[in-house]
Amino acid sequence: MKQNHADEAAGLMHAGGMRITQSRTDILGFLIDAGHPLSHAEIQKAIPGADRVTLYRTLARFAEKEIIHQVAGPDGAWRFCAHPPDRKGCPGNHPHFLCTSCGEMICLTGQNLPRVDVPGGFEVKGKQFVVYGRCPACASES
Amino acid sequence: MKQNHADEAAGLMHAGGMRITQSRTDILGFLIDAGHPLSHAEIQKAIPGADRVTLYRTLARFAEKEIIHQVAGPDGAWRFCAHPPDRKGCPGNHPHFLCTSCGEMICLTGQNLPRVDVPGGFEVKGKQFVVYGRCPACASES
DNA sequence: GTTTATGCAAATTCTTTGCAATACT
DNA sequence: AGTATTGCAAAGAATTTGCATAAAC
Repeated sequence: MKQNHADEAAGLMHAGGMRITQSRTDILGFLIDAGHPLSHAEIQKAIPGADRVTLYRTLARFAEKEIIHQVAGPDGAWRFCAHPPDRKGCPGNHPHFLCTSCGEMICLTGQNLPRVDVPGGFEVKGKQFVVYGRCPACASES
Repeated sequence: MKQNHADEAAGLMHAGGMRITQSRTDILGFLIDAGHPLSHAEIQKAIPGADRVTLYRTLARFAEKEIIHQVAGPDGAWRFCAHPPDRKGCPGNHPHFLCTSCGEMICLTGQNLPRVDVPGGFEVKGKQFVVYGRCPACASES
């Protein structure tokens, strides 16, 4: 991972009032590096050293501190997305695309989520919009 | 369940080229009856006679035949929604609301999903828009 | 009568919990 | 030094598979 990403990771963890450890730096740095939402399995595969349990706990803790956000894909699997200051509100403010073939998810930045009208009495806390299909790489394969 | 829903269920199964059995009629009839997406757990609780495994297989088969559709909520759990002819394209054509307190999901019919611009080369097959928060019943409780 | 679906048992996989050892501040 | 985090083991859920029995066509 790039050094600035490790630094950025450390800064975010510090701001969240959590200890800066090796695994956390690895995981968060990797997520920032990737720049798009990744599943638990993808992260685990990419960071062989990380213990499965630690990864569960670390991701939950990051999410709790709102250092990362999670998006549930139409495939039922969570994706975790680092949330650096310059992309504030990542999952809540733009749609995502999930490739049902390779499983990769990308952020469709540059467009906002539309307003949704809910019946009276409903309290809206957030929204997720996931578009799915095939990414260019997978579409050109078949 | 209402008789007409059992009949409608039978018709859908027949059209899908699958055998009309008791459990299938119970499950599909119940989903049509409910009129909104339900999780595996909710269906199981509502139909005590149904075997867990049969339910998994039945839902998968219905989904395969596109008799029902599934929506993944921001809570990571699938909801299954019957898809009667008069509500064609159910999950793909309107947003859903998930109450993060009681877990109930409802269809926000009457509004369409917006177009999403995807970069060139992406093939869009469908989309899911889930809004979450609290339903009126849960919001008034706290 | 032939084929498909069910229901039980058991195997997998996914996720969470407990706790002693370790690392951070 | 004191406290939060890790890593392992093991518990608990969720999901899938195999196969003999039963039900549909």
